[in-house]
This record gives sequence, C-alpha cells and structure tokens, in this order.
Amino acid sequence: MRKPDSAAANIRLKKGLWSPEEDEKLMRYMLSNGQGCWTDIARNAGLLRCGKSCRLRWINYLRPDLKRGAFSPQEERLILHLHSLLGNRWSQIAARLPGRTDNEIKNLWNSSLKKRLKNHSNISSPNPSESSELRSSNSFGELTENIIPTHEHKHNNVMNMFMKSSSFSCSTSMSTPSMFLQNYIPCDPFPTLLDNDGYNMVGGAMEEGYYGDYSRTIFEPRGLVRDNYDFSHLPPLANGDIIEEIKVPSINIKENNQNNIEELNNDCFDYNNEMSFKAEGIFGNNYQTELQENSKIGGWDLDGFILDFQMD
DNA sequence: AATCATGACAACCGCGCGCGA
DNA sequence: ATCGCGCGCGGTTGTCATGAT
Repeated sequence: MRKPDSAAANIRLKKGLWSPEEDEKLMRYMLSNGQGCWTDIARNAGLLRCGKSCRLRWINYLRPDLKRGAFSPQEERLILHLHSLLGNRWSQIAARLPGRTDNEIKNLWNSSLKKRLKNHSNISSPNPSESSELRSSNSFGELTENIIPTHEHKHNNVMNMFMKSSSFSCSTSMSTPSMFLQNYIPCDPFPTLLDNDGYNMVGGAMEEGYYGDYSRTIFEPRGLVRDNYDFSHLPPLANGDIIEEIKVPSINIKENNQNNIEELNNDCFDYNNEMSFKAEGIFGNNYQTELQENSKIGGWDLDGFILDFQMD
C-alpha cells in the first residue's frame, strides 16, 4: 500500500492553481539551487505544496527552456507522425519536440488532433485510389498529406520511387554545418511526391531525420539536426529521381532493431566521421540485420522502409 | 445580457518502476 | 527479499476564456 507524501500527511497542502507568488518562489529556488528531491524543494522553497505538484509546475510551466505559444503546423504534423509510431507515449513524443512538454502534447492531442484525425478518417475513403484526392480536399489533409501512416501502408510500390533519372554527387567538405549539409540529399520539406496511393514517400524520411522543425528536414539518418538550412540552392528531388550517391557521416550501427519504437529510442548511429556511400536507389522492405561496424553493406529504416546502400 | 457549449490549458490522481535501506 | 519512498508517466478532471444562441 502506497503512502502519501510524508509532508502531506502532516501539513495541509495547497492544491489547485498556482499563484504568481508561488511561481516566483519555485522559480527562484530552482534557478539558484537546481533540481533535486522534489519534496525537499517544496519545503525549502517555502511552498505549501507537495513535491509532485512542484515538479509538475516546474516541468510544464516554469522551466526556462519551454517554448511558449501555439503549436506550429509543422509541430502538429510531427506529433501526428510520432503518435502513429509511438501511440500515447507522450513523454517520448515530447522528447522529440524541444521546448514542448508531454502534458502540452497530450492536451493538444485530446482536445484537437484526435478529433480532427477522426473526422479525417470518416471522410476518407477506404479505397486507396481515392485517398489522394480526399487528402487534399478536407480540412485535415494539410496535416496528413505528408505523412505515411507507418503501420498501415508499407507498400511494395515505394520501391519505384527515386529509382530513375537525375543523380546527386555531393561534396565531402564538412568544416561548417552548412558545408556539412551539402553532403545530404535535400528533400522538399513538404514534398509532393506521391505514390500510387497518394502517400508521400519523402515524408517517410522525416522519422529518421527530424528533430525539431520540418523545414529542416533533409534526407538523412535519424537524429541529425541542422538548423536554418537553406534548401533553395539545392536541386530538388523529383518524381522518379534516383539517389545515386549520398555522402553522410560514417554510420556505425551499434544495434539493429526491427521495431520502430525501439528504433526511435535507441541511438544506433555514430556520426563522428564522414563517409560516403552509394545509395543504389533501391527502397527495399527487408531489414538488414546484424549489421556490423564498418560493414560495407547497410541500410537504414525510413519509416518502415529500408534504403539499402553500399559503402564506397 | 444571460446562459450554454466548446476548446484550451492546468493540475491532480493513481499506478508502476527503480533505488536504497 | 522486502519495504518505503521519490519520481515519471498517462489518464482524467477542473478551470477559465470565448463564442454561439
């Protein structure tokens, strides 16, 4: 049997909304003393609150690194996408949206996104041949059209994307972040490439490369974040393009997971050194298992699909 | 102007987990 | 091995603001 906070057993603790004075006390204490045992923090800061309440107030409201204001459409897209992968694991979703809290995301989902998603699915036809039109014609389309519903649509025909025509041969310099980025094949942040079912194929890369804002999304392994990157001078991918060569940091695959959730949770790559490889332009749906460090053959999961590649 | 409905946000609650005694 | 405690998470409820009737 669980006991209540020891302090709560002795003192009548305050509940409900926080006053500005309480915020001030907690803020001042946290900034000068840092995080510790929340029960102690509550007591030492002179607050008649339980530690749990203080923790919640700090994490969800007072923390200096919180991003205030409404969610951007890009953030909403990301939440939808991550929710399709992770379900109601709000803390894990929040971990991929800097400055946002799990509570905030949960509230957004419950008050807004869930209803919109439901409306969207009611409108959408189960017939895939109709879904493309519907996506662009209903109010929810703007949120979903760039996202592959991971567990629902793993098409074989994705293999036809990027397999023809133009190629990219990228430089190897990487002394600055912007130069470094030239080693990546850029994607239109909101691409229009659609497969036969109307799902956007480039969007699938977002799971791997995304960690902040879709405008930064480039075709890259999971976890890389590059701010303020200007795509305008780079050749856009077009329908049917082939990815001939991509230069990326060396990829040391520490472990391989076949589970999307684990993929997101585990930092599988080491980006310390750059290495180029040939991307053969093939999207395969077979996982490369037991990849070893310095392996010449590899691949990474792009929203459930594997881009196979071979090291130079 | 008053009432009601709705949405957004804030906070609470209960549970499970990890850790140290 | 067990217990107590703190913490984090996800579900739920409470509160307030705003718009519609």
